[in-house]
Amino acid sequence: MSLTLQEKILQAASELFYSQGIRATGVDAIAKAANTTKMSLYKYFLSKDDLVLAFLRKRDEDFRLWFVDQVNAKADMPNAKLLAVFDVIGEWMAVPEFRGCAFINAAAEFPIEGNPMHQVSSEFYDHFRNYIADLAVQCGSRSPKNLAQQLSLLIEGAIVSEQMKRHSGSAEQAKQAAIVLIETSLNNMPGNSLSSTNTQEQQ
Amino acid sequence: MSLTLQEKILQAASELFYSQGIRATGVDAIAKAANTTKMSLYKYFLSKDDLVLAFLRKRDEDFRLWFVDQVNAKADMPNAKLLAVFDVIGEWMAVPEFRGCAFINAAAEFPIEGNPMHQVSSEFYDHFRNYIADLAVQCGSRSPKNLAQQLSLLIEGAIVSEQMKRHSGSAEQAKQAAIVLIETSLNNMPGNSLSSTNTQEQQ
DNA sequence: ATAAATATATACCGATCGGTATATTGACAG
DNA sequence: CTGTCAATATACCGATCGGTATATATTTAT
Repeated sequence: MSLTLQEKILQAASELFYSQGIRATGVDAIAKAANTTKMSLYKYFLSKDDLVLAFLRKRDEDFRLWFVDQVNAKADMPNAKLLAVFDVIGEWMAVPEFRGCAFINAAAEFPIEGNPMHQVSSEFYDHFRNYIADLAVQCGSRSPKNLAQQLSLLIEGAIVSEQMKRHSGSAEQAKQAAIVLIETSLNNMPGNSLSSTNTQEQQ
Repeated sequence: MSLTLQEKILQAASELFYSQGIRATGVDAIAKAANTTKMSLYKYFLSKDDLVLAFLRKRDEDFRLWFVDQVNAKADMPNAKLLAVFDVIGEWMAVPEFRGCAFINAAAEFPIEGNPMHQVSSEFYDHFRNYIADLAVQCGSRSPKNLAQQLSLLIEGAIVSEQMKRHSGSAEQAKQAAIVLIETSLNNMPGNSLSSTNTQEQQ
C-alpha cells in the first residue's frame, strides 16, 4: 500500500478505463476514485491522453509479464506451453472483472490508425504474436510465423467472443482448434491434400 | 437518392458512428452531416441511444444479407461456400473505409453486458455463427456447431487483427487455418492422434 | 523554527454534451 | 386564399467535458 500519488492516480484511472471505457471515463471521476484532486492529476500527467497512454503502456508491460509467468507455471516443454496459452486465456476470461482486451477496446475507441492510443494497442499484439512465434520455433514448427498468426487469430477471436457473450466456452473451443493447427504445423502428414496449399511461409 | 429524411439521418449517423466511434459522434455533428437540424433528428428518434440502436439493427440486417449474397455469388457447393466466407471477409477488409466490425466496436464502447447496444451486438454474432453452422451441416461436418464456433473465432480474430494493423493478411491466414479445421471436421482421419480429444461435440 | 516543496480545496474557464422551446419558413390540400 | 403539417433556424437549458488559476493546508528538509 506504499503507492506514490502518481501510481495511485494511474491505478484508479486504469481500473476505470478498463471497466467503463476510456471515453466514458472523465478526469473528475478519476481524481475522485484516486482520493485526490484534478490539480494533482495534472501535475503528474500532461493531459488525459497522456494518462491514457500511460495506462496502455503499463498494461502492455504488466500483462505480458504476467502472461508469460502464468504459462511457465503451467508447462515446461514448448509444445505444452503453446497449449497452456489457451488455458491461461481461459482463466483470465473467467474472472468477473473481465471486459475483453484493453487494447482491442482502445483500438475500437480510437479507430484512426495514426492515433497514438491505436498504435500502442497495435504494438501489444505484435509483441504477443512474437512470443507465440518463439514458442512455435521451439516446437519445431515448419512455419512458426504462420502458426503464430493463426493461433493469435484464435486467441483474439476468443477474447472478443467471450466479451460479447460470457461463458460461451470460447477459450476451450479455441484450444481444440489450436491443437489441430499445431499438429498440422509440426507434422507434415503424408497424403494430406492440404499440405501444398496451406504452408507458403511468408517470413 | 429518394431517401426519407429519417433515412438520411440514419445514414449520416451510421457513417459517423462507424468511422469515428459512437461516443465520439455528437448529435450536432449528425444533424449537420445529414443537412438537417437537431429538431428533425429528435422528431424521428427519441434519443441518441435510440438512434444508435437503429444503426446497429439496420447494420445487422444489411450486413448479413449482403454477406450471404456475396458468398452465394462466389460458390455453389456448401464446402466451397465455407471457404468463400473468408474471401468475402478479406475483400470487405480491403476497402479503405474499413474500421473493424461495428458490433465488436460497439461492444467495446458499451462494455456492460446488459446494455441494449451490447446485446444487439451479441445477437449479430449469434446469427452469424448460426449461418456458418448451417453451412457446416450441409458439408457433413461431424460436429457442425463446434466447427462453426471455431471458424467464427478465426473470423472475429481476423477482423480485430486487421483493424489493429491494416494489410497484415489476416483473412488469408484465417482461411489457411480454416482449411485445416474444416478438413479435420469432415474426415475423421484414421491414425490421427487428436481425433479422440478434439471432437467432444457439445450441442 | 522556518523555508520549500507537495497536496488539497474550490472556483472557474470555454467548449461541448444530449435535449428542448419557440418562432418561422416552405409546400401542399381544401 | 387559407389552414395544415413537415422542416428549418436559432437560441437556449443544465450538465459535463478537459483543463487552469488561486489560495490554503500539510509535509519535509535544513
